[in-house]
Amino acid sequence: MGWVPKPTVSKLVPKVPPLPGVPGASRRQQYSASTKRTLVEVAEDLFTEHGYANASLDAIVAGAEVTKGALYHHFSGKQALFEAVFEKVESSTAKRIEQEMKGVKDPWDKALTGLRSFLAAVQEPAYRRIVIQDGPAVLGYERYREQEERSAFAVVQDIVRTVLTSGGHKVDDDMIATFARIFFGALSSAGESVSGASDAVAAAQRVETAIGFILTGIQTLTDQGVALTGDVLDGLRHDA
Amino acid sequence: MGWVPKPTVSKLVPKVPPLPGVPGASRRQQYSASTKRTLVEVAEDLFTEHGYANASLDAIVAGAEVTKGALYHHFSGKQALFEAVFEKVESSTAKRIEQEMKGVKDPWDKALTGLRSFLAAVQEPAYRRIVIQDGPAVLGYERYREQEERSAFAVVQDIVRTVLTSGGHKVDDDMIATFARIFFGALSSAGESVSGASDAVAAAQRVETAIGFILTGIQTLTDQGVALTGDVLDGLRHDA
DNA sequence: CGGACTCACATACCGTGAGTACGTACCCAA
DNA sequence: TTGGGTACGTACTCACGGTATGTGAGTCCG
Repeated sequence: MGWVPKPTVSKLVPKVPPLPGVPGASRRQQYSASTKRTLVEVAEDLFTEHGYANASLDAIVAGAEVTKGALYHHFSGKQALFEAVFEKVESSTAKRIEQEMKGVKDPWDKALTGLRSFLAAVQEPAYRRIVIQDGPAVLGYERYREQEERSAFAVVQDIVRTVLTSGGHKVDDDMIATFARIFFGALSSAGESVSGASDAVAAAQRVETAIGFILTGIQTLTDQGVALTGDVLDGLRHDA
Repeated sequence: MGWVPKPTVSKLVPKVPPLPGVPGASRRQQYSASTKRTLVEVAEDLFTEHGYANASLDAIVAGAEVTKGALYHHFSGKQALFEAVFEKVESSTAKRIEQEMKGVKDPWDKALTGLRSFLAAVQEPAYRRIVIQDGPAVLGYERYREQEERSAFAVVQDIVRTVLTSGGHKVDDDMIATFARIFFGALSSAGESVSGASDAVAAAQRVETAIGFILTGIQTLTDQGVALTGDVLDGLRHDA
């Protein structure tokens, strides 16, 4: 219908100067990057609080004080926005875990340190909700996996590699990847069990004990020179 | 507004007699139960194929040859329908796993049998998509957990208990639950890694080896009389 | 056996929210 | 100065979950 365009108030001038941005970028580019960051930050909050499905784009753009036009200028859709949030949360978490493991040298000790960091991270609402809970369902397991592959999972895989080869064994990469995936799943579940518990501290203690028990078992085997082959299954039978 | 009711064709008479249902129920109750079953079955297919979010109620009721009125008569909403599907898939899976573990006596051997059954189950599209992928996001972790608690997870917990106490140790229930949760997460991830692999058989082999390795380590420790306490962590340091 | 009542749906409608088409203001380069 | 492109804003569509209400067959009771 005949629609008379109303003069739009200039929203291009943010209330706050957009953080000392990249110096090589023009003013417009800095403003643009600023609104994009804001969008992602607001989305992170709302996705965390209400979950992906119950966080509406209207609420997000309102929180960022822009409109859907801006959102769809920067992202192809809701899922793409989620992906950006996902990547931010995951990479920052992985970076922090790596940081905390920096100084530790002994591989087993390093594993324990990493475990504690991961347990702490997995209790944060953002990581819990966005990465663990909604991540697989929203991105699909395929994309979810390739995102993980180069962040939190990479850390776990690295630890697993050093631990498994610490006995001087040769372990092929597929096997390490499998082991890492198993451990990653175990850690995620462990994190859930901790954050869902009434007494988080005691729960975390139990998790550390359990994982420690498993690690000790592995360590004992590698010390004994037991190799990671199909043969290990034979040793399990008829001796209980 | 003034609306003239059109005569509705009787949909109460299904094309097929509703399977020799419960004899003690009236004809009406049997028909009703039949459409409810149909609804759940169709929903299971569509949820599996397109995922929860992309499976519309319109498509489901069309597939079941009813209308939304029928759906909302039997279920309070889409989520409740999903919950029914979830419960069906999960309980039937758990039942089958238990069945396959029936004959085995040796606890370690039993664990391996259960592992193989679980790996098979977790590769089925319905279980994968509905229980593993969409389950946590749709139901929320709380409900998801209490649903699991009395089916697939219960099986894992039972195995874990017999394995951990096979050395004659006393292990308190919280610890067993923690261990079981860790293992359940490990197995879920393992299943994903199998079903996502290009060579599923080889991947399953690797998973069995890895889990077997872990189990062997645990077995070795329990044989040595190592208890599940926080002390195990001390043994990990400075001996690599 | 027949009328009242209830159950198991069908129909039409609404609100919400993701996505889109299009217009416009502002910045920057030439 | 001006043309063009970028960075949005505005108004809209459409799909989908959910609801209000109607209706006729089944059931029960006298």
